Amino acid sequence: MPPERFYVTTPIYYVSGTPHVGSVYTTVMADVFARFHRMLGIPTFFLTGTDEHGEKAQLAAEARGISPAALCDEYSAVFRSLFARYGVSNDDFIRTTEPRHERTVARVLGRMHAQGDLYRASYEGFYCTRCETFFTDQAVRDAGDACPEQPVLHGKIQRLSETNWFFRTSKYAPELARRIEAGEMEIVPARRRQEVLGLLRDVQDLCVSRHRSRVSWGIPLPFDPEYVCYVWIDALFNYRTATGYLDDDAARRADDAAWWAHATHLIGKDILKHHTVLWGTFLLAMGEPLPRREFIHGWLLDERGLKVSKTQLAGAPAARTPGAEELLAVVGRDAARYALVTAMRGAEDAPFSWNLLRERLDAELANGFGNSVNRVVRMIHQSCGGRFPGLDVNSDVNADVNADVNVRAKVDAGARAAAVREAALAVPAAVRRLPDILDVHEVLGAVRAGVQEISLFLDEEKPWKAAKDPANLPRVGATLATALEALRLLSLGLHAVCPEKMAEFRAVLGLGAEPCFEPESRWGLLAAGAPLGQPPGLFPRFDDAKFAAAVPDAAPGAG
RNA sequence: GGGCCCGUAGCUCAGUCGGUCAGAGCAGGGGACUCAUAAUCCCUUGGUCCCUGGUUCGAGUCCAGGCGGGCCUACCA
Repeated sequence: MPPERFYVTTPIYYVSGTPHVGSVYTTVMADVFARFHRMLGIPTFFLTGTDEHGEKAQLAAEARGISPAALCDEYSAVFRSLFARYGVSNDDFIRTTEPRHERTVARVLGRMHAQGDLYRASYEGFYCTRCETFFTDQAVRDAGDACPEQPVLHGKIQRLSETNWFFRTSKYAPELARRIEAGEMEIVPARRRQEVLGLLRDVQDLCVSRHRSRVSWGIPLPFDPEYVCYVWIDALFNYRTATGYLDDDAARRADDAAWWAHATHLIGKDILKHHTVLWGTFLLAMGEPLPRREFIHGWLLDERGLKVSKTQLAGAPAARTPGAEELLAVVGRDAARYALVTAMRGAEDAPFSWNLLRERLDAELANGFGNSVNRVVRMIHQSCGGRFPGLDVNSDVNADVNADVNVRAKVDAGARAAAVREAALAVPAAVRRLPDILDVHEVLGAVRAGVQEISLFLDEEKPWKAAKDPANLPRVGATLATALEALRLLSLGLHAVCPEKMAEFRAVLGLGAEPCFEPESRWGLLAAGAPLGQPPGLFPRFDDAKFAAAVPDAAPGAG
């Protein structure tokens, strides 16, 4: 039973610097999940956005002599533009500086305060402005020491004593642990669950404010305007603001509750604690259910994370991490999306280099699916007048198998055709399982296996050879029809990852850009006699010239 | 310092309850084919499953310790 709704979120990204390719990874993964669900006809809401408050944005704005709001407008637009060019189909883009969100957070803070979940306390410690965090006396000895996290970038830390507002994390942690153990919130992959339970055994109350003399770019505490809200309550409740939590309009509130019951958060492993311990206790304090599911992925590793490879391929480009913009410029939108989605398996850290993605894109997209489409469509133009030959002919061929002398060969061919059909149907089957297990690799693995099966089939049937004798044309047509119909089914598995290219392919078949999963997931959709478009060059092989132009400091394929 | 995770062929990774588990893809080598994007198909070379002990009839698989890498975290539970 597919869920009746799907609400998927990415973290909101902090407005500083150029977007990291890891942020694009998370966002593209969320987009792929969203597109699969939409294809299955499941109502889907996909949210991403930017996190805009805090000292860093404030200081960056001061340094440039502009207002924090202007700075946020600028950076937020950078993210929005990049995501758009990656084909990200988010339904909403939230900014924490929007009035709708500031209102939600103020209401949350007000209620927490009224319930006694927030209290004042003072503490003293070493503080790094750039990290916006306090460090222990053990990590740092004197004011004036360098920041232990980023000694060069962040420079010196300072001694600070502050009175602040704290949230009673410890009050709700045991209940949160019970609920996670009961499975109210699913943590994927499952091994992360015990990590979360471990974190919950040792929690501290959380500082949720900063004095406005130091940080003014934030949401004021409604009950103590001398302070602004510090990061996590502000950031995490974005997931509820967008759907209408605590809205004045009852219909909006009902809508929010309906979406929230099916929420899936995508996050990187670095913010696991914030999205489980903090977010979970905030929600419990508000009397709200936990998110349905959290999907935690690892990192894309740069060359520092890679073991130095002893066996660099001769002349191949150096293994440096592609940036978000370079990747798009070199391989194009859909291939870039495919490279990201296939980079990380099992949500485990994975190296991400030009060499690796080049090998994968050439093997799986160019030589695999792309080449298969090209050869089949071309042969239909050459041998069948550019019209879909029809699958019924195929069954005739299989039926008269026993009448022929060359029985074994034809039986084998029939079995091969059946194998092609089965392999093709495995793709929509994997797509149907995706909402349950969020396993894109199962789907893409089925696509690769399908391509392989088609290659074997064509190699066995040799339609290019058979077509030389007109008497063989029915069989040639049946072979090509089987292959093309299989490719159509495989494209359903690729659609969420490479939507533009699959739309091009579908146009060749005379189908609309967006697939309708029912009935398209069934075998035998294409009608005999339907005219086909010209073969599309779906996925060209890795382009050295483009690479050299976009990434001048790494020499590709020289030699 | 503490918690957790990872360490399997040159590269990226599968290995479910301990019993063909020593595998796949890519890369490398040889052959075939020629419809196709120097493509595809067949065959093939590679491994101390990080190390050391232990449990067991039997361990990538479980246990202990160590080494290496990672994430989080802490004014020593």
